[in-house]
Amino acid sequence: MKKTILVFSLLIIALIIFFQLSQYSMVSGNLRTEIGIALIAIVFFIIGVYINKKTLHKSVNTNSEIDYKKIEQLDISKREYEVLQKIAEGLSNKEIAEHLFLSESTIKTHVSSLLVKLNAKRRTQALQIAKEIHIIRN
Amino acid sequence: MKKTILVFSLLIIALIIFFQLSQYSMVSGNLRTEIGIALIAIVFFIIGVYINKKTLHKSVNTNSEIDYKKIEQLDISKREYEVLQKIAEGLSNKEIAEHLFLSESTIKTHVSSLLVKLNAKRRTQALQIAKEIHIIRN
DNA sequence: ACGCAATTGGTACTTTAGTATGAGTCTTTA
DNA sequence: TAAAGACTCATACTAAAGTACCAATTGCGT
Repeated sequence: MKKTILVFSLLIIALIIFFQLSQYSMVSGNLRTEIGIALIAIVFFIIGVYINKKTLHKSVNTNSEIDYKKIEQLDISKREYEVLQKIAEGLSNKEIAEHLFLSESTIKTHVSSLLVKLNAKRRTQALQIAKEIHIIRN
Repeated sequence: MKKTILVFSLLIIALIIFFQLSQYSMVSGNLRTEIGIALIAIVFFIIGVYINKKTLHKSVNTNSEIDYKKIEQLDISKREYEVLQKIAEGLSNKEIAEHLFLSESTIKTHVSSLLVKLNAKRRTQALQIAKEIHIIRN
């Protein structure tokens, strides 16, 4: 993407130079004006690309970005959320316990309360719901 | 690629128009020059936005599309894939059995072979792997 | 027609997951 | 400082999930 923009810019500049050269004979002294106009065009082009990247990133991320408000609303604590993320990675309770330096029973406690808060019956359903409400990344 | 060429052509046309405008406006006064510059700025801005939207769209779709070749490569059968999808919906084996009008033991058989083929130890891990290799939608 | 892979299903068993309950520690806040 | 909420952990269960084998049926291609 960056390469595309760069190449475009370079080509535009080349074109401008070409026009510049051809116009030397036709119109006498507007070189600076036209370079200015060209610069404006390039700048606005880049601005357009940049703005769109930002806004699209937002809308794209709306699907993959995390709705922290929802997490609060559901009263999910930090630890519970960490466990949820580990579940999403496909880890077992025992493995999660090892990752977080906790006992397996603690993980079970967290998982159980997660299931209640997410209104799920199983961890897989919890994942599906969590994705649906944008609490975890896809 | 075709889009790139199209956009490129548009850019060149826009450039030509803009030079044309600048040449005319040199003769006939400052007001039109400024309008011309503004138009050029807007046109290039729009082109920038357009290009970025197209390219980003592509990359987004790449992430959410299913790699059917991979499914074949992994030797995953139709039924197994159906079961995988149901797992992704967060259903239990019993629920999957009801959805597909099969017995729970059949589902277990399918799940087991899925786990082997996906090299997973648990259904949650199978989901994570399946997403990673673009076998199921996010 | 024969063989092969896919599909289905069962039994028996082990391993995870999940529930219920109780309890101790720690931090924050009224 | 006392109450509240978050975090931790344990025990004792029940319920799913997953494994290992075996076996019957079906469809498809040679």
